[in-house]
Amino acid sequence: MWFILYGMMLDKEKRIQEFIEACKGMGLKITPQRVAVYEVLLNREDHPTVEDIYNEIKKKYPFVSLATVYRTVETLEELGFVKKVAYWGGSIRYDANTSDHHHLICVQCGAIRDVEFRINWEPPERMEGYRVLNYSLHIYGVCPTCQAKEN
Amino acid sequence: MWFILYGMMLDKEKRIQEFIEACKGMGLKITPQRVAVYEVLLNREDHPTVEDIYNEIKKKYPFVSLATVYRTVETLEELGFVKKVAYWGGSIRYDANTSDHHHLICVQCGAIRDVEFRINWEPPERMEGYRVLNYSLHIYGVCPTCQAKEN
DNA sequence: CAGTATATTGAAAATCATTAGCATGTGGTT
DNA sequence: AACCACATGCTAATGATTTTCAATATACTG
Repeated sequence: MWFILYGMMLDKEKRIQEFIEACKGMGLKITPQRVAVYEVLLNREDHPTVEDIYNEIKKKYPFVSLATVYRTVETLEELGFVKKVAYWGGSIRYDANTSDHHHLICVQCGAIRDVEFRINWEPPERMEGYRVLNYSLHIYGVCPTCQAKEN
Repeated sequence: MWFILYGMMLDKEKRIQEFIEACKGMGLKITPQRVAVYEVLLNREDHPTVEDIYNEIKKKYPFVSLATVYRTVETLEELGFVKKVAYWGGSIRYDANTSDHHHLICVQCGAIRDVEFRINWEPPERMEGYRVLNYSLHIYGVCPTCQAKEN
């Protein structure tokens, strides 16, 4: 197992380096706040809200403010390091997994998980006049935790 | 063309009747507000927010209040006459098209259109412990209007 | 390595979307 | 027509996000 964990660690380090490079490229300053936000997102498998990120960051870096987390997450999205995940209601959720994947969404509690599988469909370049960029399959259902509560 | 328009009109009338029946069945009262909200949703091809619905209703029925539109839209969703549409940020959007279809979403302005086509994929009953209910393909791109602004 | 310009931050206030509380009004039933 | 429970309108409350602005820290320059 050690090589997997080691590989993941390297991968995260690499991504943080890429983020730092991207900031430099855009003339953005490298601040501990920016790095901390991206670090938290890279270490989470779920899809935290800004509030979630803020709460986790405060443990390690109590100096970071909520407004900064909002701003940083926005920056990360513009640079393509995280994606917003669609969900009706509640807060926006963020995902540092920018590879192609789909989402499993709990209609009760809003929990969102990534699922990796391929569908046999490729988006056309254009559709109804839209210039197509990407797509994602949203699968709605009831998560195990909420199923357990159903009684 | 007359027969298509006439058919659509009948269809909308029929849906309103179905809604009225459904309300009776659930012991809900038939109020002009409830009917007005569903009427607006049936007449729109786009995916209005609650605010949008409210503004349109006020023209014809100035007595309706915003809180009631929120409540009614919730009722319509519970009875299965409209669906919420996922979108990151801004307001929740509603869709009176409850048939299987997918969504084309503009990443610039948030405009959402229905697109009807089939993908060669059927959801499994269960997935990662979730009890699967339904799914929808979200295709992100830039709408014609926003493309026109790009210069 | 200090000095400086400027982007970034924290804190609080402002804004926007949505929900809740409560007094009043109305649909549907007798 | 009268009654009663549910629905509505208004307003205040809540929650999420954005903005403002003074204070601060980064990265550049000499």
